[in-house]
Amino acid sequence: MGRSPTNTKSKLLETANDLIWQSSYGSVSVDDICKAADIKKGSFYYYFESKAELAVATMEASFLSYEIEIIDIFSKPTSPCERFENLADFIYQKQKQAYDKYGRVCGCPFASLGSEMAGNEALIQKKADEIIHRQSTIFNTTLQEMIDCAQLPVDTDMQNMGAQIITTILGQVMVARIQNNLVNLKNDLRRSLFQTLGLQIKTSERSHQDQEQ
Amino acid sequence: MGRSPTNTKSKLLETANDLIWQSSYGSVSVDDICKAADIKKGSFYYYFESKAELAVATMEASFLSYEIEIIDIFSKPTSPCERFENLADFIYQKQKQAYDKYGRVCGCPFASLGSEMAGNEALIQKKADEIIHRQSTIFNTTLQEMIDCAQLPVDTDMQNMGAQIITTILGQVMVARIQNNLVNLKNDLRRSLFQTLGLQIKTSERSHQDQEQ
DNA sequence: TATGTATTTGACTGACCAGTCAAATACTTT
DNA sequence: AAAGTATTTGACTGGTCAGTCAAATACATA
Repeated sequence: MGRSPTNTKSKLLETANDLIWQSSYGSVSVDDICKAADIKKGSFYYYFESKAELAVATMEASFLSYEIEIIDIFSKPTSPCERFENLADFIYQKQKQAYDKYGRVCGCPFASLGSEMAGNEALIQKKADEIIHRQSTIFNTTLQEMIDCAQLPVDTDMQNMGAQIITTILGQVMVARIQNNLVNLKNDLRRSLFQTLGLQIKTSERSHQDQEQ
Repeated sequence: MGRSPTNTKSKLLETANDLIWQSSYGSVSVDDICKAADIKKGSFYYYFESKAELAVATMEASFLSYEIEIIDIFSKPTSPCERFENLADFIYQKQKQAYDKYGRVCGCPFASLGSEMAGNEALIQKKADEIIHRQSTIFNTTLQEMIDCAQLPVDTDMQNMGAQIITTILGQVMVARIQNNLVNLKNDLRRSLFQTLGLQIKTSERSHQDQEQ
């Protein structure tokens, strides 16, 4: 009995993600999202209790697909260093794709939204915090490998190291958004990650001055 | 002829800075600011052409006083390392004060606002970008000293190094805001800065695990 | 005290905001 | 085809938004 499920909800989630990522939570209205998704506002409130709840659901849905890709990188039979290199490249590519699609550097959707609404919407703040934590734990097994093969000191606080890696990435990505420029992200992210991990980098990769967007 | 200047404009700037720093640009209305400053909206638009223009003026005014303190730290006759240590402590203290005053971790007002509005208000994005740049140049003379005394390689790209220092700070401060927690900022900022500078840190200062807000 | 200007006020727009709801519709099952 | 439920719709609310403006007021000068 009843009707089959439709794609209305996921369409709202995707549209909201697109719009909020480009601009911000405060600059995008429920009407904007509905209009862009070609869905009436009554339907919106059939699926979501509030704008804030939609934002949280959007973060979760978006992170779920992002998480899969990160886990994939860190499950490959490559060396720990290569994994972090791949992570840096992956992040740059994601930003590049968004740049090509939206015409501007978009930054990290979770951190931007989390930072914006941390002071007003506890649920959004909590979700952003949770996502940071979930992402940092993905590194654990790889960090353990690095400890095992003496690339990291045995007394390394893995939880803290994971948090530092995330922090390094988020700093670079946020500054790229503010500057609307991907050059530094492209040139410095790998190096910053290695530095955070306390690893030496091949000298051939230390050039600072590539000129390209 | 005419009337003496009043403090209305600066009161609006301070109030706006307070409110936006705590929450966000989008969550604070012109009415909110006027109400908190006990100034009528007509007066607001006597001094500012728009809400966005106020935000830019707020950023400039706020950075001017912040800049003085940073320049002071980097003009003291201390060693380069001590200066960066003092910078880390200063940033933590600022966040602690804001925490005590507003009841939450507030983050970096320039970066939060810049990131929030980068996609919507070009003037705000431009001002945030400018502030990042101005702040990073403050480090130049100190970085040069470090090169001169061989604490940094002679081929160091100072502009890039300055940008990396800012990025490191902004990452940590933003994550502290999202987590609404100053512990990691307190424990890790010094170390992260030293790592960004490529310096070794005294082992006595490497403890990760202080437990205190 | 009179004049001129800088500043302040409050009442006002029209658009937009998040959120509501009863009714209409679509589809699945029997 | 009838019954029942999931979904969609559009019209609605009351409040808030950024921004406007003519009139009132304060003050410095002459």
